[in-house]
Amino acid sequence: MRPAPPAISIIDVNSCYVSIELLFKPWLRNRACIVLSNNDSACVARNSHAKALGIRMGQPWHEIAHLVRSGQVHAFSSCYELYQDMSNRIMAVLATQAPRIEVYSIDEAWLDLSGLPESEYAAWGRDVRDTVLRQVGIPVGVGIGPTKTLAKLANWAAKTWAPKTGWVVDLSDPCRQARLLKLAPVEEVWGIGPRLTRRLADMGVKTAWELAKMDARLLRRIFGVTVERTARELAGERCFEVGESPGPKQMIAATRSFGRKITRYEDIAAAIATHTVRAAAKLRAQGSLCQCLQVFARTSAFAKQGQSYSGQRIVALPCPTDDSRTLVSAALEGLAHLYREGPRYAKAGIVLSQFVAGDRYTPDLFAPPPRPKSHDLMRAMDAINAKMGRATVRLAREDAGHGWQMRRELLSPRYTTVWEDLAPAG
DNA sequence: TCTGGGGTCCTAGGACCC
DNA sequence: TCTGGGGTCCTAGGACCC
Repeated sequence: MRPAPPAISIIDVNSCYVSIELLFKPWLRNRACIVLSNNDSACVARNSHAKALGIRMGQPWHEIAHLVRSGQVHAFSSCYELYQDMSNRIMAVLATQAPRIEVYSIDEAWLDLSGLPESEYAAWGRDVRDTVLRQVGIPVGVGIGPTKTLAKLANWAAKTWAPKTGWVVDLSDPCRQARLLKLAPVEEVWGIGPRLTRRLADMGVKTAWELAKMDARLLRRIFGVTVERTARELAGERCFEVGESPGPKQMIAATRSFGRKITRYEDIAAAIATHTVRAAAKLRAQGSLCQCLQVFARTSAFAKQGQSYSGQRIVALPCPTDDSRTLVSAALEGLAHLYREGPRYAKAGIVLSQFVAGDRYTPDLFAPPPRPKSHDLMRAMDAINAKMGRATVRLAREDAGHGWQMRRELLSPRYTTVWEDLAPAG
């Protein structure tokens, strides 16, 4: 028997955040529901009923508020703690369904179908969907194809033509590939965003099929290697493999819009201190030390001409560190340089970069000595905060200002991660 | 009035070197 | 008048992703 050609599956959670919220509120399942971004400022997830009402991804709250007030739509503030916990459960189930899994985002994973006969792909997909639904209670969609890009397109088709597809599409067959590629607008292709869509349209390329048929060398010359690979993948040639778990991050950011516009230095400084502490904890969690910190504060991207300001500062750390106190000092030093009196600041944050592995770093003879007991103190802080909740132990700087905290007025209980919020048995 | 946050990869162009 | 060329490294910015 001929070995089956290799196949890849992409599995994603349908309307991820809304599906999770509704798992704990089943009585709302047939109503229009949405989840809002930080500060309750825009819609980031919608179920099919909300889509049917015409609510768009990213639509600002002030355009939707009247639908919520009149009871036509139910809205929830986002609660990433809950979503991440549910995601972990789903990924754990998926990991049992294939020899190799690459977790791609909070709501998506690639699975390597090596070893499975081609004739069983579709049945496998339906079985995975049933298993996740039964064990976690969350609906997923399944796309299968010979390359990542084709699997993604299959997943798009599964959603677009549901419920007819049963949320599963297998695109292994070349005839089905051709049919779908001709139907699919080029902007639905993974890796083709709004800019490329416009530039491709200028060249007369409107469908995935037309992109797949373009000369690869020409694409490389005009658009670069990424678009060339995308086109090759659409034509069935593998350019991206299913990876193992990704390595440590190369940058860690912590940024937030403020709950309202603020102008006082102390308030921005408190926000920056809090963000830096959050990033530092992430840095330690992956065992890295960082050598560069970038801090920024700016007015709204929609501020009028003449009233907008964006300041940023890069601070080099004299020796690699993961100490929250050192990083907060560096961040505030940078903030002092970029702060101007007057602007109504809307957002601020920090980005850590230039990492070295903590266990492989040996301080050189001339480096300033690290803070005494830094390692033990930071670990103790992380341990307490992991057990008692984030920011149980914190730096005084974090409390020195106010008015910048997020708005989350429609927050659901954190059913699975906080004892007090535990869902009642029923 | 009100418009998210956190990532990755690629490329062009400048600095610098021989 | 005419003013090297090629390599490497780094960074800022652009584009994409979810």
